[in-house]
Amino acid sequence: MNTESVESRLEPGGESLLALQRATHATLHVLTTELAALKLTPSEINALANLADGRPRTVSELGAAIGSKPTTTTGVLDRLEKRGHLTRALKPGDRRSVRIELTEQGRAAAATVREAFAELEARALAAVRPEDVAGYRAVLAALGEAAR
Amino acid sequence: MNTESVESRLEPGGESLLALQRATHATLHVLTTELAALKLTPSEINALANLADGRPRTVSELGAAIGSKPTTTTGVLDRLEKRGHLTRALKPGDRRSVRIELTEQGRAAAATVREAFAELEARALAAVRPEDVAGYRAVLAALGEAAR
DNA sequence: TATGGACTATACGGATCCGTACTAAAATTG
DNA sequence: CAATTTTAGTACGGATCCGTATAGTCCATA
Repeated sequence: MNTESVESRLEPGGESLLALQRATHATLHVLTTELAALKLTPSEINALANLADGRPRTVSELGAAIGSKPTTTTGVLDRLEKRGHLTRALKPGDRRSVRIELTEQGRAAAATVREAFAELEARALAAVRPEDVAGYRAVLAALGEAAR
Repeated sequence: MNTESVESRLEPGGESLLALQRATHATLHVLTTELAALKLTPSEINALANLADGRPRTVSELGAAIGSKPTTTTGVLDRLEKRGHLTRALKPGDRRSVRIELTEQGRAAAATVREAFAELEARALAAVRPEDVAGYRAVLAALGEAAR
């Protein structure tokens, strides 16, 4: 309640979120063109980046990580599986779940993706102070917390 | 060259970008469901949020702001125009450009969107320190700078 | 061990996104 | 001022995204 006090004349409101959207689109676009040789869509890049650590995951886990609905995640996995980047298998303990694991080829692609991520990130973070990065992480965590 | 030195055991690399993606999806999803009554897609919400200040813009300007390609932006504007949220007119000085302006109804919808943005933002930022927010903005600016 | 409820993933279809190709208008060049 | 180049926006088609509906599996309860 009391909206007016929130929107002071200094702060139009929502600017932080608008900046968030812009930065996401800009970085994802750059990575897509930078990784054009791999012929991956932004979602696929995102999926590989998350799987890069080699730990197997279920569809739900990956979907939550890349911020896609289960139906979307299935489609992304379909394409990555068809290209030989990963395998799907029933999870031993729970036959409802599917265990997603990178193939050798998938690990190579994921490593390339991960390197591009790290490179862009390093290039950007070199220009700011460590305490700014800490603040950045704190705000992202708070946004994630507030969005539920 | 020399991949090993980049991926130190402490920092997997790219974590900041992965967190960025997650936060963007999470917040946009929450706003979409919160504004379900307006029947708007994420892109349309983003467009209205950017136009909310009432300042007319061209298609390119808006596209850059919401991080969409020109062809995508045209489609978004088609839908918003059809619903009476905005008008398209030739720009006086440059007849290649199109001047986009919110209608009365569009301004009302944009105000609602903007309020939802501000509310979510305020809820999240209340949990962090002001200097964290400053760092957040600094990092986003640096990411935008590095992505070009 | 049945039965009902919750959870995991997918098939399907409609809406959205964007690359290619195009038209029109402005800016530049000679 | 004509020819060329650059820029703004759009039409079209294919790929992607995701809501609804569905099949299979686990779990709790009696």
